[in-house]
Amino acid sequence: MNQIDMDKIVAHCKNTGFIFPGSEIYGGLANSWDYGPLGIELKNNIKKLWWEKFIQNRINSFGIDCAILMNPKVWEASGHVASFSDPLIDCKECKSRFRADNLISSYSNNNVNPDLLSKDEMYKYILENKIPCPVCKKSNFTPIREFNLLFQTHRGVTKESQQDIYLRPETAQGQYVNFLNVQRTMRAKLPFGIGQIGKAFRNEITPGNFTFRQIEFEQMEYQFFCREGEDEKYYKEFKQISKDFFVSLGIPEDKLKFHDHDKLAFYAKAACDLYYKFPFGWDEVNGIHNRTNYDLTRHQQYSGKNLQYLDPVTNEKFIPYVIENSYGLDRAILAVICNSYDVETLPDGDTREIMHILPKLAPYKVAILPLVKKDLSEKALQLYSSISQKFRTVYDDTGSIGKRYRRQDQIGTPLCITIDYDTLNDNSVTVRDRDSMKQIRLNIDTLEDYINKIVK
RNA sequence: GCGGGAGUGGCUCAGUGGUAGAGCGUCGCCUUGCCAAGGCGAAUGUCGCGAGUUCGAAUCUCGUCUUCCGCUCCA
Repeated sequence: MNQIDMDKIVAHCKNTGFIFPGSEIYGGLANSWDYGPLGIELKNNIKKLWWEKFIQNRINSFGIDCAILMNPKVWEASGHVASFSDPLIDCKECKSRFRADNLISSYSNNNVNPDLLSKDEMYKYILENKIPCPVCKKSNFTPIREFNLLFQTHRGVTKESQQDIYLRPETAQGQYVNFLNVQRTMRAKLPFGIGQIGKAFRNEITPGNFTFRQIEFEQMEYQFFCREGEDEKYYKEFKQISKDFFVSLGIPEDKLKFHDHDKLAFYAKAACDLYYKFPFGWDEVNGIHNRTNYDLTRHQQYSGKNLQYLDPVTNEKFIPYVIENSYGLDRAILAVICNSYDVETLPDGDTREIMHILPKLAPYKVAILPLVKKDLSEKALQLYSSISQKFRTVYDDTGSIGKRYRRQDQIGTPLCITIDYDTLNDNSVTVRDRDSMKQIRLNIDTLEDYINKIVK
């Protein structure tokens, strides 16, 4: 593959209807993107695959779909209100911006842990030690400002009765607060898992690489509840599952690698990310976290409800451990797009844009093309109306046949079916394969079975 | 938020004070028996927005908005 840069991929997505800049006619909104007619097909296909793998194919596995707006106490219990923020500080001299905690860690050679300091204590430490600005070496900083990544909104009609609520920054808390509901209604026994796919929101100031970092994004999160002691075994298991999932999306193994966290979040016992080799570098597509019993313990404290699991055999009561397996859906989509897009040079020196996307993920499975518009479009439209009952299908009768093949290559349609004059006599059609460009002749009656075999 | 680029048809861009252009793409007709062919025709723009200078501004000045790249992270 030639050097494919992100700009080209972004342009391709926009030109072919995969992904558009959010609210584009108003000049857009930074870090927001809209999925177009092709993008949503790809997205739904990936979601479906995930749901089958995690919810349908696993025993003791349950899906839920929780509200985006939750009782604000959820986010106090989870720690997001208190610590889901960056302490930012600006150098008055050279206008550079830093994270105060990072300044302190590097100044003290990690001897001082800024996570244990309050905002005021951090500021005091910086002043007392006259920590120099890494850029201009002077020490003249603004006070620390907390930049909380939670999106806030209000509920209620009048100002006085308004309640501050948050847009969820992760879906996981929905699984935790519904742990008992699911366990009771499904009569679930440990170990079991709860999964959900849904939107999450983070007030990031960071520019992202295309859809890689957005202010609104979709997560596919699986929370696996188990006994303490079994947690390390399952943590390991989910690392493998994570990798397998991306391989099942067509990502080659040599473009995936694990990255263990050296600095753990306050709630985690172990944490590991799966990285994909994007054109802009290795970056995270998935996370596996051993969250211990932190979340359920906190929710028990803050809600006052007993969230212990009662083992029906041993009669033990305890709060389960959680292995979290979290996928960024938009990142999975981006990885698939980056991995599929290519500009091929053909034997005759011509080039074609192509997406080598797995047929099961392709937005359109089949294109129906009359060889010439005149005389053949009626028959072609008939075939379209029957095939499109079973598969996502596109019809195109504009331009030369070669040009139409190329259009389908651009968007990754695996099969093109061409109707010619022979079709009118013997019901046979040409089926052309995207990757090999090879053609075979099939009877219309056998098409459904053939397509099914390809797109499975 | 700071620093640095950039805003002209769908896309890529040309146009430095005097009637808004090209290529590609799109659409229609003709042609075309299977890999971006050809011919004819058409549509798409108050040149990001707002002031100012000028007889006259896409072009000069000021302001403003948006966006992209770095700094700040993580799904």
